[in-house]
Amino acid sequence: MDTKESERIVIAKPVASRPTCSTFRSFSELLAGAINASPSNVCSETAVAAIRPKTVRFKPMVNHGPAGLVSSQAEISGTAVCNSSDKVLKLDSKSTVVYKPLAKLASKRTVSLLANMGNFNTSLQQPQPLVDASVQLPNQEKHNFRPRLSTNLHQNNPSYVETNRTVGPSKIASQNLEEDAKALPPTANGDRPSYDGYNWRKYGQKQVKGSEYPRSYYKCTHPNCPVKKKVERSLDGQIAEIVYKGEHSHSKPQPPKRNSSGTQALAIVPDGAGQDTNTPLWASHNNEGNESSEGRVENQNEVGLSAPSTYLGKAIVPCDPVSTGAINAGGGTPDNSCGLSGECEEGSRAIEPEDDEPRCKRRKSENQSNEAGIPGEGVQEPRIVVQNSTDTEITTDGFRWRKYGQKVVKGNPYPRSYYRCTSLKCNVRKHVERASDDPRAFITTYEGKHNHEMPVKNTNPVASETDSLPPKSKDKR
DNA sequence: GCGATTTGACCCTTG
DNA sequence: CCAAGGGTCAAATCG
Repeated sequence: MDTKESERIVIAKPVASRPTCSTFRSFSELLAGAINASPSNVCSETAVAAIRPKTVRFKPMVNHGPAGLVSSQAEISGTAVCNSSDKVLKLDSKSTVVYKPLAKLASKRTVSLLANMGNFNTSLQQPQPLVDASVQLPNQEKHNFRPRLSTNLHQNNPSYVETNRTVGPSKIASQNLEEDAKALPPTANGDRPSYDGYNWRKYGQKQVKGSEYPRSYYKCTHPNCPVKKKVERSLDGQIAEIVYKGEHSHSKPQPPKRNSSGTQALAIVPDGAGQDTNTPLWASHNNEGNESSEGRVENQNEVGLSAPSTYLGKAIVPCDPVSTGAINAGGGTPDNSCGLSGECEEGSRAIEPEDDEPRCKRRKSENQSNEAGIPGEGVQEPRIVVQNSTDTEITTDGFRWRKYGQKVVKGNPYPRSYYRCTSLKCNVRKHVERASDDPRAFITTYEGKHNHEMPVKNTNPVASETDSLPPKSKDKR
């Protein structure tokens, strides 16, 4: 993550200037190549968005043609090209909200497009290059491409979206992404499935002190389900962390299979992407079958993972989408993936800084999420590497940790890794594990407080802070 | 008209 | 006890 952040920063700078339509165009065009968006429209919309007040929601009109495009772009950008999206976001810079609508609008079409895109992606990697050039797009696509589409693809797709997020440096992006995600899928059903397979309803968003990005609060839409989750996005726009509270009193809802065609699946992706968590994609994919198991199994576990109210789980979702994909695919071997869970998280983070692996990292940077979680795919590797490489790792939380144990705990198929702060005086420990339900999500539980300063500044302030946060009582409620 | 999202305000917990 | 911050509520808005 850190590295990403650094990268991000770089990227962000460019952002400062508002992207011109041309940029979008290029981007859009690129996309268009795949899709059909009309760049011009996009631009116009973007501009509009900028002008409008934050809260203002775009009206359909805007959305319509252009919107679709725009959204498509945004998403696309997100998906394929992060850049454009990012730029856009940046442009608005503070009017993050504005974009949201776009995203929504776009969503539908986007979805379709994405679906297509997904195909493209798989088939093509082209988009990437484009994106990459400017920014690091989430190579996910690249990753995604991988041969296996079935699960992976699905995942991938989503991941794209998510990845996109990562790309986007600005808060806006994050928000947009979130919203996008929400927007997209949600409307249809009301509840939006997230990568974790549950349906969530956003009931609040707040700017938390430590981070630039807003924290979103979600409740499980299931009737009596007490589970809530907080989602924070990193600078990139990726989900920096997800904290679950409580346990689901129900099994995961089965993802609505979207009709049919693969496209749909893709479509889903976008949606998911947007969202908080990551993506819903899974649903489609899962449905399809391969992974289905995953979802199902996981369901049982329930997001809440740990203790209900008291328990707080933080899941760092490095790369949601990917991870998700991983999940599915990996379902099998969570461990490896990270070794993980904990490691993954950390690892992912750790990795970032290191960036040793070019490919992986890029992917991470791009996809981040991917790597994090998924064991199965190549993506994972990077993480592992990182982690493995060093005895002590600096995690996103900014502290150095030494792994002193790993164990499989009862309710979770994934091993829990135990870490101890390497600072002499510090007795803080933590254990990290993957959420049983959502392998992509890592749950980090801290014990004690650090009696020393953070040895290393996280590249990603946001993430670090949140992560670093000891298990506080945020949970309060 | 319904449902979801946004967002400001309020309440509660923590330091 | 106070202040700060986080979490939740609920009205407004929009699709």
